[in-house]
Amino acid sequence: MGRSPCCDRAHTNKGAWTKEEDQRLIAYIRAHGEGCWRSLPKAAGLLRCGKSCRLRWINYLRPDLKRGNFTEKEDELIIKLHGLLGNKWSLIAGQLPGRTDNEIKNYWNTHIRRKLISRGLDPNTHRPLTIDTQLNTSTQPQLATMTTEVASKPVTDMIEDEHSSGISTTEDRCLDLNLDLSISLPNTSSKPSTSSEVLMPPTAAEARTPTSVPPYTQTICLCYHLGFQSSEACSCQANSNPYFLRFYRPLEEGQHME
DNA sequence: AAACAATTCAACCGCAAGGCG
DNA sequence: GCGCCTTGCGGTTGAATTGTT
Repeated sequence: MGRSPCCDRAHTNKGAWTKEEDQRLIAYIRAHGEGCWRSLPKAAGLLRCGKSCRLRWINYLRPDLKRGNFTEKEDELIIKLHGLLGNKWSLIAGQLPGRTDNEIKNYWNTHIRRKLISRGLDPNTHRPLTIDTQLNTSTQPQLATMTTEVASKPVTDMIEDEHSSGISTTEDRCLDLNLDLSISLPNTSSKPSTSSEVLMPPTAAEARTPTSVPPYTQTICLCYHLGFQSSEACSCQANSNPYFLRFYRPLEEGQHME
């Protein structure tokens, strides 16, 4: 019973890759390109399962991988993105050229978690530890906010809020964005929030009666929301409908964030 | 120098999503 | 619509490395 194994375990190697295996894999992908991982091992003469080959290539052998320590900028970007996306490592990696999801996940667990804790923030919720323990709450943060059909307020308002409130630190920003609002209908108020103001989810009545936002899906440009200029980090632009922004695309090779 | 503890990170595992017949 | 297959993702493991006693 149960699922069949992804490969014939009796005839596959496991554990660390040898140099020879690496060379075979690199040579094969250079000649034939990526793809069809299931059949690749046999074709390349490797006693590995396809999954293992894919992982080895993506996380270690790919020529465009950036090696070395994470920079302070990368740290902060990961923190911001994690605050918005949660443990969506592949999405986070998509914003960090040359970094892999596995690398970022490991880095998060070994370095950034501690960094946030030392700042007095809960690494799961990005909220102050003390408040979090009193109010809390879910540990799965903010992706729902970004991908649910309706955000709490128009993106333009949120950006405006951020800029006008003079937020400068990541901690402030995390608080001010009310990142765990999750599923809610538009907040009709355009009153800018301040960093000292406690943002509350809309009441049930408010949630049922959107007044200023049309009832179609609202999609958010993540790059823009993070404060990047659209021409720098992505190609997102507002279309004719002010409530409908295209979702982000990953950075191109050589693009910069600042 | 040796033993032990802590940390790092490559690799594995199981599951879910998506494509296809 | 259904089932099978492949791929990709996130959580976890464990060997290797580094630090401490």
